[in-house]
Amino acid sequence: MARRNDHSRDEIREMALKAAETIILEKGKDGLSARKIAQEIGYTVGTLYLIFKNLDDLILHVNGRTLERLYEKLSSEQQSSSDSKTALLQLAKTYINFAENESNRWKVVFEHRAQTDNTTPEWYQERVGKMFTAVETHLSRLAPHKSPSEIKDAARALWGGVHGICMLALTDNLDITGVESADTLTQSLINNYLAGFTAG
Amino acid sequence: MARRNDHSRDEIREMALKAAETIILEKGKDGLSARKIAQEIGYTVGTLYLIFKNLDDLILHVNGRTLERLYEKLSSEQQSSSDSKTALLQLAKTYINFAENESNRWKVVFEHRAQTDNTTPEWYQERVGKMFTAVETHLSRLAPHKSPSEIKDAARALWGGVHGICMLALTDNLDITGVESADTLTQSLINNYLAGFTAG
DNA sequence: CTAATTTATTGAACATTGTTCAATTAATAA
DNA sequence: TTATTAATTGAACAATGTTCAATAAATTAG
Repeated sequence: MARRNDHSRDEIREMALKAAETIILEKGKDGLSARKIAQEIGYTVGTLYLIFKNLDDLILHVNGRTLERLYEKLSSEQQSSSDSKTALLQLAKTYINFAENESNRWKVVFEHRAQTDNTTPEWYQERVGKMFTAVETHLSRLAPHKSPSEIKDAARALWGGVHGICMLALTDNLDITGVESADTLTQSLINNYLAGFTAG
Repeated sequence: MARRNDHSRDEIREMALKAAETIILEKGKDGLSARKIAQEIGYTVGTLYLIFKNLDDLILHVNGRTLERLYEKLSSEQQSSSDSKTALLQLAKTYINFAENESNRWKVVFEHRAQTDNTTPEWYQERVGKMFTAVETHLSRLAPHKSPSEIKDAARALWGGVHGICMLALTDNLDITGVESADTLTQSLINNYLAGFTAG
């Protein structure tokens, strides 16, 4: 039983998020419960509700951290290497690799329903937006003549596509065997898309 | 209170699935519960468990019907019209239109976790596979020189892409305003992809 | 037509869930 | 040492999925 002032609010917060991340990774969203998190960190349910509005709020923060972690991976890719096309292909591999390694965590990002007030907080939307920045960078290098809004749209079309293949593969909805198929298919998607995009 | 033999097993089954579909459409997956379905059809929870293994099983059948309904829509598209490229663009519009109209039902198809034994039944996998047939038909017309396995992969790459954009739009993860953006983005994805695919 | 048998349907019971908040207990101030 | 403050608890509530002995309606036998 934790004693008063054993941990600061922020420490408890961090412990709770870490515990939740572990549970989700191992058992998926259905394995998660407020009481399990509490038990894991040596506090009781009540304490969690002093720090998070509710369990949805807690999960939203877990998801925010998942996005952040993927962003780190994507943006730390060495830009130096060769051409932008290769870089984009590599970004997709990193993306898929991340989604596979942390598949339960990644799925929760999309399983989690919107808040009751139906608005995602601004800090979360920002992290979503950041997911496309690396893609935009390379696309604008490949097609310097395109306008910023064309680049923005293209990044969302292409990366939405990569995401779709990845998710279908994770959820076993591709009607195809093997997980490496996601890699092959995204490479094909990117190659063909770029052919049209850079020509147009 | 329903009396014995008021309805056959199949009738109760159909009533339960219809009720579940309505609840999901209106309130989403979280609004669904065994007791609500039972109350809606005038039976009690116990009866549902005589017909379905459990609630997951029931939802799996709802999802199967959702896939079937989309398949009907996609395959009834008049093939006669113009070229295959136009047909593919139209297929995407139908797909997105369906996903938006029945967004809660469509989301459940992907929110729903795999069974505990982790295997999706064969009848379900079949319906998943059918989602790609119309796409394959048009792709093979556009690129007659490609092998069947190339066509199969291309259909999954392209349609996975369409799906990704669609889902990101539905779940508000595109960092872009307006739902019509899904339409614009998929059209761009298809046009550019085909440019590369038919050339390569 | 009644009694015995079968079986469709019930609903109470159980464990578990999210969430709240008066009660408690430890730290701090007086 | 006592009084005050506030961090933490955990019992309580409503709702969930699931089970299965009990019930009651239909069917069959006598």
